[in-house]
Amino acid sequence: MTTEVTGPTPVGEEPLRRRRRRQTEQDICEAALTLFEEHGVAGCTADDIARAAGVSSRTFFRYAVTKERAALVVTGDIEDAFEQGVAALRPDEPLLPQLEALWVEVLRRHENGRSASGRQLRRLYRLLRAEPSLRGAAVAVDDERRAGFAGALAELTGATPDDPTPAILVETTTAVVRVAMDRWAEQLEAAPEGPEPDLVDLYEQAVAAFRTVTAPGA
Amino acid sequence: MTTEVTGPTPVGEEPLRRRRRRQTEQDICEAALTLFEEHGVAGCTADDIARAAGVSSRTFFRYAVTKERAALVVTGDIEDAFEQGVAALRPDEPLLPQLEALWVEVLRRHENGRSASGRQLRRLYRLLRAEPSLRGAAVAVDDERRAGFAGALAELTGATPDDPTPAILVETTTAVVRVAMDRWAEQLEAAPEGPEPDLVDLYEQAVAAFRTVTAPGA
DNA sequence: CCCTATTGTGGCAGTCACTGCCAAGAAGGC
DNA sequence: GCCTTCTTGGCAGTGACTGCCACAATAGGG
Repeated sequence: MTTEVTGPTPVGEEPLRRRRRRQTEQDICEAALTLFEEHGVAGCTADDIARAAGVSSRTFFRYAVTKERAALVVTGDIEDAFEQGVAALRPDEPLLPQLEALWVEVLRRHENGRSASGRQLRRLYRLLRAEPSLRGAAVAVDDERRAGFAGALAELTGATPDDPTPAILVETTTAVVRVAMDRWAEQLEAAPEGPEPDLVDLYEQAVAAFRTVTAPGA
Repeated sequence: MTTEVTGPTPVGEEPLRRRRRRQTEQDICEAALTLFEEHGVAGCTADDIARAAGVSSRTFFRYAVTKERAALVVTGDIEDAFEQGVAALRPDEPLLPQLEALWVEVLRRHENGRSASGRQLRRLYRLLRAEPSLRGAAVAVDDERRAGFAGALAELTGATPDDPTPAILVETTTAVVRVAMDRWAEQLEAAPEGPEPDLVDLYEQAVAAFRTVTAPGA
């Protein structure tokens, strides 16, 4: 687990600095989520968030490309996980089911309300419903990532550059995920105390609807 | 103030004012596209665009919610057309093919290189490839519109509010469109003088790929 | 332990996107 | 003509974000 001490790699990042970096990133994200919840995105300044996170305003903007993006760290983690999974797909078996299974795995890993990332994910998606500027930022980073996924998938399958298939696979599977997450957020808000809606369930319902809609018959 | 003195319709827009409004909207959009092409989004200020469009900076921001959005008028037209089409769907026949046909119609209407909107669409999509901030804005407004489409579709079909089907239909069909438009932009850039890539063709190829990928067998 | 290259940080000044407010002109209804 | 309703421009202000620079903390040697 630890002791990667003797790296044959020339390497870039070192343990201590890296750890601190992750820590302040988390601090900033937490502060952003909290202040956004309390005062709304427009109701607090980047300075406020920086102060709450214990860093200078200048440093804040080194971590967060944008005030809004400060709260989007979690989605980055999820997309990292997905990207890693994409690299491990078997290119000569049907890809759609593999991608769907991958999403189930990724979502399951992050939905857990007891994990730190799971809780952040809830808070974020609750916020996304009320804050168009946040939603806009989320949608924009998501779009950037998808381009990368499609590229990776194209390389993996050896598709010619003008074959739309990899992009179609990425776009449609993530579209289904998006529907599931939206419904999840909706239900989180509708019944904050009620029975916890299950992200993976919702995703599987969305996949079912997708299958129905694309079934040859109707 | 007076109490509803006027007739049955409080009414909103009148011919002359409306026309002028459309005109300045177009002027601003044109100016934005031109300056973005010449200097890049970061290379020109909102003031520059306003001046080029012949309006004050203050007025510019009355039309363009955001500097970036000034260039996105065309996509708004397309989405208006789609939304209108959605209202005219037959809810008791399979919706996916209807939506696909609707997109063909909408795209055909706007791809024409000789129409003003067609030319603007080209310029915009060329820009989107090089300007992440523009792309981000485009993706964000697109997302807002999709929520409306899904709502309209849900109402049309009488789906229960927790049925993911309308959202799935909207998200997947627009995902396919997005792939087609991306390829279109890519080809526009790759061969600016070559044979004009046909948006409708590309869309139909994307639909074909979608069908293949979702076919029950593989 | 020290020396040095690298990296992370805060402060400062500046640009610019965007907003609220107000007064003035144009357009529509009478 | 009068009065109401947009629509606009100017002005002042807030705040997001950036480049620059000096300084502190680590990494990685000797």
